[in-house]
Amino acid sequence: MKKYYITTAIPYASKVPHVGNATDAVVADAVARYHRLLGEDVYFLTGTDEHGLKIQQQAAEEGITPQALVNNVTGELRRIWDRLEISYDDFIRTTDDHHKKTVQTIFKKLYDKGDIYKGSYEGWYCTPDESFYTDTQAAEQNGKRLCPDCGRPLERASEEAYFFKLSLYADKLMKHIEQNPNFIQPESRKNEMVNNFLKPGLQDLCVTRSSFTWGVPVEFDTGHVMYVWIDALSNYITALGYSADGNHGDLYKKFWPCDVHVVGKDVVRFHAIYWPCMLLALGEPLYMQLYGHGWFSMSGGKMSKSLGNVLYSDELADEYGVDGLRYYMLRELPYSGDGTITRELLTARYNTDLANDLGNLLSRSVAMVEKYFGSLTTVGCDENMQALIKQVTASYTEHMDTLHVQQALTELWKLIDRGNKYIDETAPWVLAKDPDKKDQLMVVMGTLCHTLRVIGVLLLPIIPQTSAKMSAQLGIDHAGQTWDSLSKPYSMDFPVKKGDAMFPRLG
RNA sequence: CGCGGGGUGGAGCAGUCCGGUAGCUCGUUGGGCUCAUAACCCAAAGGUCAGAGGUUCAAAUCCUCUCCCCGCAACCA
Repeated sequence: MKKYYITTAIPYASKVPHVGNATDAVVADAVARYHRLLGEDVYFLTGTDEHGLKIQQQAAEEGITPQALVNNVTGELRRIWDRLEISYDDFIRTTDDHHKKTVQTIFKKLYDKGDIYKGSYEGWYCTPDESFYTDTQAAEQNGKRLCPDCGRPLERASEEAYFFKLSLYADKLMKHIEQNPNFIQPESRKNEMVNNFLKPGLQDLCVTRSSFTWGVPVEFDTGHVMYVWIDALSNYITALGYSADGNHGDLYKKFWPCDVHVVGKDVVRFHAIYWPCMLLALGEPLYMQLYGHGWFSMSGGKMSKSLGNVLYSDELADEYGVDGLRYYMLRELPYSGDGTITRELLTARYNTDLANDLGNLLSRSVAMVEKYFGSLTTVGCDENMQALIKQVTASYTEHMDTLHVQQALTELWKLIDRGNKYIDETAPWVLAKDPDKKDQLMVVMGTLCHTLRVIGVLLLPIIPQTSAKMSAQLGIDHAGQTWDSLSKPYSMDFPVKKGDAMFPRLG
């Protein structure tokens, strides 16, 4: 059986995520469900990044331990992910014992190999905040360097730290990127990485800190904890049971290398450069593909707390349903580039695509089957519709295979539109008045039921709850809605039954 | 000269690589239907494709320049 390993980036557990933070998870979930639908052996990993200065500071502010803080935030995040039907197989936390232990062995291995060395890190230091800032972060204003956080003056300072020799692997990585055009997607992101970072040359990466304590300790040098890079990025292999001594767990043997890392554009650099260099240093195969998706912004600009335009998944799921929200995100996020999310647009998509097109097609079809036949045994399907189903399924597959979920949905909706038009063309209510045309009417109804059943299968990765509701109304056993079933004709398992509107129109 | 993306009917987008009647969704207007969630179907109006110059028989599409918007810019989770 073909394996498929997919991951999301692990969000930083310092505060409750907004809807934009769920983009990774929703996109990756749709892709994971799609591959499961194809019958592949899928492993879908997500989790949280729980170390670092910010969490330590945040916890201090709230008067709780860092562990208590991340327990709260991760608990909340997981509840939201579950509500959004994110079908992860494992949820890793960087505070998991197993993860911490493995990360320490990874660090040690790289140190012993000489890829990590001790040096000193220099930057602008804010004494009260105990944090370092870079030249660009602490930009000069009126000849002074001020702390971007608290506004107090900064001092030039240095601390001992460990560095990872990124430069050792730059050429190899560059070659790999050239030889594997799909390694970093979309292409604009790849260009950004190559032009901005790889071509100018890589500096060694500072991988530890001694100015805070909330992190995985460096075993052999107390006083140093690992900075985010090695700790967070290695989650993709520690979760599978990677072992620095080569005695990997079964999951690792089976699923690594990763088929696709789904991440936001903000962390592409870390995944496109640091992470492959780490893998090269460890002597492990590189992941197959990195997909850096865009962000959802509000009509005005990007979501930010200070602008007060932040949208939360819970609110939106209350208003539009989980499937309404999932559908919107998957339908509106372009493959490359950013999307926009506002209540106006959500309402428009919901009403047009889900209520008018999909919901209404099911509703009118099922109503007619009930009204004209009570139950439907004989089944036929219009040839033209059959041909369109084939065509749409093919392009849907092509787009889903390449993570173009938006395009896959555009294709799928062609089938839904065609269904509505088909009803108009065949005018079943006219056929129903003529007893001689009963057979013809039955073919029309059969065509509609079959088409809807196919739509239900293709919607499984996108809006799973809706797909199940469709099965119930169409009188078919939902468990039978498999990829293989696409080639089979519609047949009823129990009576067709009109239910409540799946997507009641919003005002 | 830092890098990348973008400027196409009222709104949001596709088309630009490989030049040849400017396409989609929403909205607007008119018509049809009555199975359905005032939903569905048909038709129409509406764009000199940011601006200027060039190449060409022909440019949204290629070349040059200008203007405007956005993201990123190395230790920021």
